Amino acid sequence: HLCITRHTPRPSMQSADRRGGPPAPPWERPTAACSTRSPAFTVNGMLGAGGQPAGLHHHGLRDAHDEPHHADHHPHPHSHPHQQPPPPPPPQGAPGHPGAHHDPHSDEDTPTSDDLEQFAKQFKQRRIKLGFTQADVGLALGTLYGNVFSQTTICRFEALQLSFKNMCKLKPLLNKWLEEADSSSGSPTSIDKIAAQGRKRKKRTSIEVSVKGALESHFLKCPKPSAQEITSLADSLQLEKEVVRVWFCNRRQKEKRMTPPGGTLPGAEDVYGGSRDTPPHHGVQTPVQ
DNA sequence: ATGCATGAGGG
DNA sequence: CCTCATGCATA
Repeated sequence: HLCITRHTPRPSMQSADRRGGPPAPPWERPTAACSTRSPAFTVNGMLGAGGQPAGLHHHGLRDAHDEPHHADHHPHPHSHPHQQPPPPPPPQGAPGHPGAHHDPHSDEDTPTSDDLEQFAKQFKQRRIKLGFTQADVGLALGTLYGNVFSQTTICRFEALQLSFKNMCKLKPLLNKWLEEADSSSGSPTSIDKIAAQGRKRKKRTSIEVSVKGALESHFLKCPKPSAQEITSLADSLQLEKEVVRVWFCNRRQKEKRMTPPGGTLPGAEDVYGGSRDTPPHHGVQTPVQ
């Protein structure tokens, strides 16, 4: 029945649609995940992603990230007060491909942070004008390609709350949806959900604000506590160790988003790799004002 | 819009 | 255990 309904409900803003009822297992495990394929050696980039990964997930490299000790200096007329994600990796290397190329507009090749920001904005605006909710888009992507995404992901994309790499990966997909959407080719494709596997999800533990503050403090001092530190910290805060561990993982991820939280104050470059690895990289930069 | 969680992939 | 991409459940 409904595949891509245009928002049946009122023209109001979005709302979380309730999974309506029937015995429809709400979870889907889109067996897809993939990311970069082909073992490229370049830093990262190649997000052509035209092909679809539906099917097996594979993924290629883990982070090979950034880390340019930004050597930026020049009086730059920045448009906005923004920040930087990792360095726009210029891949390009199609062997045997003559150039060709294209407008500096749509997608193709690695976009810059500004490109992404602009795209996200435009995307959101169009989406709303067309009367779609974030959830609608996520579902549509599934029918359009094969990857379904949740409202959460679309929301984070629009808010630039994903990692640079992740943003790049999603942009082409959303861009395509945009084209489809306004060209209104209403041929809804069928979606099939692969049902899920039942796994019990742990109830979300709510951490008290005061406790969160304590965690934040520790994070500033040491973003990567050892297992033992986590254990004792958990003990002192009366939280499960796992909860604390996950909290740190999530906190670190936040730092890597395009729109970082708080802000790394100047002068306080993070000093990761306290005792263990010495990651030659990590890119968090400019403090937010 | 977000907080905590799961899982694949890699050590 | 970590990182990353994602998302259920909530706020």
